[in-house]
Amino acid sequence: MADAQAQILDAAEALFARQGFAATTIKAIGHQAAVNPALLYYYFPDKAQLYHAVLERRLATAAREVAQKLRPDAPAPEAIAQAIRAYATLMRQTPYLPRLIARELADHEAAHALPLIREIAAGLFQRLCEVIRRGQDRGELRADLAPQFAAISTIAQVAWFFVAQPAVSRLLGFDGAVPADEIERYTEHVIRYAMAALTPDARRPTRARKRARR
Amino acid sequence: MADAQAQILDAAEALFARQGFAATTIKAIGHQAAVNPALLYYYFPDKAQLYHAVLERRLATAAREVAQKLRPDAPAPEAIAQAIRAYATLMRQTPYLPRLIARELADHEAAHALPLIREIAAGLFQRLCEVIRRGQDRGELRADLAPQFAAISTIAQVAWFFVAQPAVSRLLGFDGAVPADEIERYTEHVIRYAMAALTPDARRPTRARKRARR
DNA sequence: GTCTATAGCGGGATAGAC
DNA sequence: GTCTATCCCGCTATAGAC
Repeated sequence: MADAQAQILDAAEALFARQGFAATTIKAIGHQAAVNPALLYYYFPDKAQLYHAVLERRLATAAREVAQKLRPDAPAPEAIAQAIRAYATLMRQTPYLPRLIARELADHEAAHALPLIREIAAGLFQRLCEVIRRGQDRGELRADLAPQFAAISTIAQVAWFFVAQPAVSRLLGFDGAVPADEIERYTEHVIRYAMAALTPDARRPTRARKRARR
Repeated sequence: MADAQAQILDAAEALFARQGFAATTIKAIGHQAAVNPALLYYYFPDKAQLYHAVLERRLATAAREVAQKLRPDAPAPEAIAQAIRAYATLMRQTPYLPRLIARELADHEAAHALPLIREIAAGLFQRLCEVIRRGQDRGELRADLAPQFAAISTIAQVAWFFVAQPAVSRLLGFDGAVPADEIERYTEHVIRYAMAALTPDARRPTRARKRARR
């Protein structure tokens, strides 16, 4: 058995992700962690800070992994494809992360969300926008899409899939969670879909293509 | 002043959407509705059924509006563009709907979600898949994308934008909500992005194109 | 239909034994 | 470090006056 603190964090993570902060009781966390509920107060000052600890444990490492793939100097299509893969892998390996993030966004009106989350979201987003903008300048990507919107469209496909996972799973005809190989297939689909949307089409000369021809 | 029942439903909708079911108290709803909290129990049997009433009031009409646009016999690109517009308009006019739906998906593990939600989600999704499948058969859409995945990618772009609205708004540089004209611009962007992803590319002959040439 | 008062329960958090 | 016992508060829901 791992040490109690880790047990508690794991249990809390699962419950906060599935039910939200308010609906999750200290007693339920203790039960799920197979630990005496009063013990939570030995490791954490109160429920709110336990929640923050849960988020921080995941986020710090997670953000770095995705950001690494977004190199503005690399060819944009490759960089974006790699980032999508990294993001999907992360979400698959950390199954509760998407819902934790989604709750943070929905519950706290963003203004009161953890500063850590705000920073990470803004950092990754700016970075992706930058990659897209450079790709457009080089003619690798269509120039008639607003970079911010293109970034949102691309992120949304992965983010929504994982956030709505329970429902998506049913819609795809599975009973419990979506099987790992299906997630991988979806990830590769997103890359194809996003690439088709983002790269210039021979039939539709874009400003970037004209620029590239000079 | 509208009748008390409507006041209560409006207040409950706003609070459930922003904070979730568990974090919303009867007293807060009464306060927000400018109504005595005990009065809620005159109109609704308990908190859970008030919540259901909130959802049902919105969902019944909402689903029909979007489904109407998804005519499998119409040209797929037009049908999809219309559906995206209808969906976005609906979400814009019913600002709390996206978060209510997202919470329903995240909280209830889909299996225990309101049957009404399950039906609507499944119905709309099947319908969109059907439109895509027919479009592929007619050569209007790329045939190398799985229809279910293509449907998820397309829906996700709009759904995520609205669910993550508070955060998205900040990322786009706005302070409060995203202004209406920016939402409209994003909607048109999604249509362009989705169309580029879904329609065949001259450089990349697809099975559907070959089929269409016969 | 609307309000006051309150019952009754379950939650977060603490004291203190071991 | 872990457990028992318990306090106190705020919540849902009801009884009953008006």
